[in-house]
Parts: sequence; structure tokens; C-alpha cells
Amino acid sequence: MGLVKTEIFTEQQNEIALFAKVFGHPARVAILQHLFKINACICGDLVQEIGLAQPTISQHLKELKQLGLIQGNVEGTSVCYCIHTENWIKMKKIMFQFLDQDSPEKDCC
Amino acid sequence: MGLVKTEIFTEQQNEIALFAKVFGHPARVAILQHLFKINACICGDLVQEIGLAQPTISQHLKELKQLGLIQGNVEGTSVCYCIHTENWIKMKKIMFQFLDQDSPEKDCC
DNA sequence: GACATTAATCGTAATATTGCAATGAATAAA
DNA sequence: TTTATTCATTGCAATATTACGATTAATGTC
Repeated sequence: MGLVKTEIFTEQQNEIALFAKVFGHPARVAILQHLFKINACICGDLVQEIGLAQPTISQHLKELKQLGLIQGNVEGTSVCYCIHTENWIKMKKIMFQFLDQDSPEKDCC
Repeated sequence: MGLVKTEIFTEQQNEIALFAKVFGHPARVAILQHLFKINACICGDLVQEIGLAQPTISQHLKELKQLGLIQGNVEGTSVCYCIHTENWIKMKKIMFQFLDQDSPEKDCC
């Protein structure tokens, strides 16, 4: 085990879980917040900013990129990472829909 | 390793990551959606509904409860689980704030 | 009391994640 | 061409997560 049984869930449930999972690490939260703040960033900055080793940051960036939430453009020897605005908005809609379910008037029981 | 370095992140970043992490599994997403839908639920229902073994569901419920997102009241031999509305709203605010950061007008580079 | 029902807990196997040192690839600077 | 810089990749150790069988605890029913 240690293996999620994705096949028994809906596509929507798996998608929500995938997005949530990538936000489930403070380093990735911090990376995204930094990218939003300065709106353009090279990986080196992030290593300074966050305080994890360069390979670790690189790995977190890869996960964010795989989900399409950020994009990276090579620029000389450095790489410029930034938010993929269009995909971010798509993700936001999906997550909002999940988080913003109507709360029942009062808790049961 | 395999150990998150929480101490190098802000409280806010760690909190966001904690909430996101609990949503990072489709079973927990499904449980929450079901609780929202029927607004009162016993664990047995969920075992039928979701299709995972009873101990597994019980474990997922525990994690949701630990974060305060659901509450469980004993009712005879069964337990009635439901959304903890107040805490859910608090969580929603925190997550919205993170997800709804201003997108830059256009992607950098 | 004896038995059934329901859900929590324990123990454990399989797998995933985190973090980093070492290394590699690509470009820029000399 | 050599060297420096920047970031990706590889490999690995430590830890976390997922899932479930077996068991336990608690309550209800007979």
C-alpha cells in the first residue's frame, strides 16, 4: 500500500486532491507567494529566499510546473519562473467550488 | 529526510500547507463532499459510499477531525460525523486569501 | 449475561515524499 | 578554450502516508 486508489474516485475528486497536494508543502506555498510578489524570478533568488538547498527548490519547482501552475523560461544561464496566470485561474475556480460548498445552517446532531 | 523543515517557514505558510495537505487525498475530498451533501453521516455510510475499508475511512476521518474541519458525535453504536461549520469558514478565508492573490497582468518574460 | 453492531486502534507492508550531496548540461565570460 | 555560473538530474537515506487485517472498546438487543 502507500498507494492511493485513484480509480475509485471521480475525476473531479482526484483533480482537487492533486492541486491540494501541491499546496500541501510550505516550501511550495512560499515559492508561489514569492512569485506572486515579485512577478518574475530566477531559481537562485528562491534558494536564498526560502532557505532550502538548490536541488530541493528545483524539485519543488518541477512539481509546480508539472501541474501547470508556473512556467519557466530559460534566460541565459538562469531560468525565469513565473505564475501561469491562465492555469492558475482555472485551478482557482476548481478549488473555490470545492471550498465554497454551502455550509448547512447549523451543525448536525 | 522525508521530514518537512517547518521551522524555516512562516506560521501562515505552514497553516496553508496543513489545510491543503488534508485535501490532498481524494478520499478526504469525497468524505467532505458527502458530508456537505447529506449534512449528517455515520461512518458506516461512508464505507459504503467511498469504497475503502472501514479502518481506512476511520483514519481519514481522524485527520479531518484533528484539523477541526469535521466533528463527530457518538450516537448509540454509531458515530455521527458532520462539517464543523465555524472552522470550515475560518479555513476557507485562509485558503481564499492564498488562492486569490492578484494575478499579474501578464506572465513575465 | 451472551451476542450483535459499529467504529477506533494497533500492527504492518507497500509506496510516496522530502531533502541534499554529487554530478551533469548549458550558457556566458575570460 | 578554459573557467565560472546557474539550474536540472541522479541517487540515496530518512521519514511519512496509505491501506487493511486483526483486534479492541463501547453500546444496544435478546
